[in-house]
Amino acid sequence: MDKGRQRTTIDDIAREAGVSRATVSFVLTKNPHQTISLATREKVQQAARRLGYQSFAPARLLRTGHSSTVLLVMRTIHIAAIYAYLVELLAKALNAHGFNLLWQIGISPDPEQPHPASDLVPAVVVSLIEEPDGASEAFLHRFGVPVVPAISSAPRQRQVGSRLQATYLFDKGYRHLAIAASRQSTLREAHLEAIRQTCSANGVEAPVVAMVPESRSALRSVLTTLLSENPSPMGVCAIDDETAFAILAALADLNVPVPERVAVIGSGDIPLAPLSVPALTTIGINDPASYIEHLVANVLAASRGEPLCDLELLSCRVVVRESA
Amino acid sequence: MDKGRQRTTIDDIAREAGVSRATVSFVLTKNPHQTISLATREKVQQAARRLGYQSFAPARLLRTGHSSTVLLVMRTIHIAAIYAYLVELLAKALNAHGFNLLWQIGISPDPEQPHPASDLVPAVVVSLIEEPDGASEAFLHRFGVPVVPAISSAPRQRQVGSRLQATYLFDKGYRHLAIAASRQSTLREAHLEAIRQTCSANGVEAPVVAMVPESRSALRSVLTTLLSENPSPMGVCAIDDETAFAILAALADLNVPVPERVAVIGSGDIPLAPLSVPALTTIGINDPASYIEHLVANVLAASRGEPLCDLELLSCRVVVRESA
DNA sequence: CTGAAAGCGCTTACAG
DNA sequence: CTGAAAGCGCTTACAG
Repeated sequence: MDKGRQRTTIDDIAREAGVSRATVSFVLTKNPHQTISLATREKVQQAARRLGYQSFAPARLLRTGHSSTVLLVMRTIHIAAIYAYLVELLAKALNAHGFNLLWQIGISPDPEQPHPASDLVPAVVVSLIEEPDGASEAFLHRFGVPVVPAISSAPRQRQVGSRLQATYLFDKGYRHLAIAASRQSTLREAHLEAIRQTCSANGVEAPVVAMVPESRSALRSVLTTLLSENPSPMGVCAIDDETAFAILAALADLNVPVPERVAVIGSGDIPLAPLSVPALTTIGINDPASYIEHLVANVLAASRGEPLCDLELLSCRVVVRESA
Repeated sequence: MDKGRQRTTIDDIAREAGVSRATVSFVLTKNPHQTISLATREKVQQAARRLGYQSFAPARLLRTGHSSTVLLVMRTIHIAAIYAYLVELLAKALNAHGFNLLWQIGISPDPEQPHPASDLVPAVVVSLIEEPDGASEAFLHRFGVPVVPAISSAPRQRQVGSRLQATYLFDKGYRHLAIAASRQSTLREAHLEAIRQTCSANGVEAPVVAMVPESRSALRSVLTTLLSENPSPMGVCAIDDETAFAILAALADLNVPVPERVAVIGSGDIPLAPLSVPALTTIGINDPASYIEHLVANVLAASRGEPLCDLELLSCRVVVRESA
């Protein structure tokens, strides 16, 4: 507020309240060994309020070494769309435990560069990086604080959903599966692998793999070819809901009956999922609350230097709508 | 990395390199009054690297008072979806100027509560709060650092896009407009107002207002009624792309020809916009790069205590696809 | 060209 | 029940 960069310090309060610096600190930190008289406490608190005192974080952190910040790190903001709901839950839950959640988006791959977020000393770093590699690991550990993964080994996690997609389609009677992924999906391999395995485990022919191009018209061509080569009803396992949307849009353009001729199942259950044409059947998280509970438990453990529990694989379920 | 919470300090390096603490600091801060011999510098830098030294932020901040963190504050993560692209640009641009962008999601309305993010001393706070009120202003100012708004007075900004929607539909020949908003949209009033004004300025009857319910089937009923009451071609101005998606989905369910019978125009140009059925015509930002440039200039000014320039209204344009 | 010293604002044993 | 003092790790005038 003050332009004149004049920070209100604990000394100002001490002077104002007519007590020593130490007494002020004792009162304000609500130290449990509270041996300060009520009258003094009130005096101090009033002075603090009057002067609009906020303790200066760097000084406090330097002295105590205790941070109450949890930093959530992800590669790009786009991942947030999927986890948005979970992140809000996480932030609330951590708040209840006295921690505050901050985000960092994008990681600097260059270990020689000054570390971004270097002004921050988090208590714990939570990693929402889907496919950790050496560089990202190094980045995370440069904070010098415990790192908690938010998604259990991502490829394995990915495969839980992929398998669910395939088995759902089998149950619905589809014997010909296609896999749809866009070029950018980092988890493509895990997805392909899981669907392939599920096919072979069910004695079904190997799935065809369709690359989804950026443009809707290009996608129409891809699908036209795919359909002409595969005359029976097909089930498409899209790597994410966005890809599923693209496919549904192109199928609508081509007047292909969904799900009769082609069934499409997505993954993620994004907020828009009920609004595709037809409404998207997709994979959603089964029990967000319990997932967050586990994650928070791990963050708290890490903040105390205790060992982490294995983050369980998120349990998933098929959210049945109309596209499959 | 080290479990044994033993922080490597500047003293360790001094000892390792056989010089004084001050010399180490001079070398490491790359002080421009560099009067240290090359040999000494190398010795120090090697020692620092060998010991994996990272300066301890609280100590540095306490001493210098200079933070290089910019904190972006928003109410909910959902807003991020719209601005995702801009936020990534902002983060990159700030990095180029030596600042690091961190996010805080959700604001604590209670001024008596300990301030969240209180471990952080940002240089500047950037506010992505669409409709600031007293509580949010107070929250932002409790950091005690300059606050830069990221969106120029939101209602006015909102109206730029709304007017564009209406005039585009007029140009296309639609004389009957409807306004579609969901209950949660905080900027509804500004949207309604802008469309109404544009209608009256164009000598067109007042727009009808349609509340978009959560459920797709409920929306079908709303639209059925709306269409039976308005037999001529209608243009629908949706408050955001999500709402536009809902309307397009319901219209598809009802087999209503779009845009012949009903044209729909969204706002936001979200990544999925090209994938609605039919592809969504919507309002997009005209020149993100120049917007970010202005915003960054303001952040830099604020960090130096200089006055801010008025953030210009984002210039918008109609992204023409097929729904209108 | 390098080192000894002060001090940023806070907390917390330790005396009194 | 309260105060004087040390010290967290760093930077930067200031001597030498």
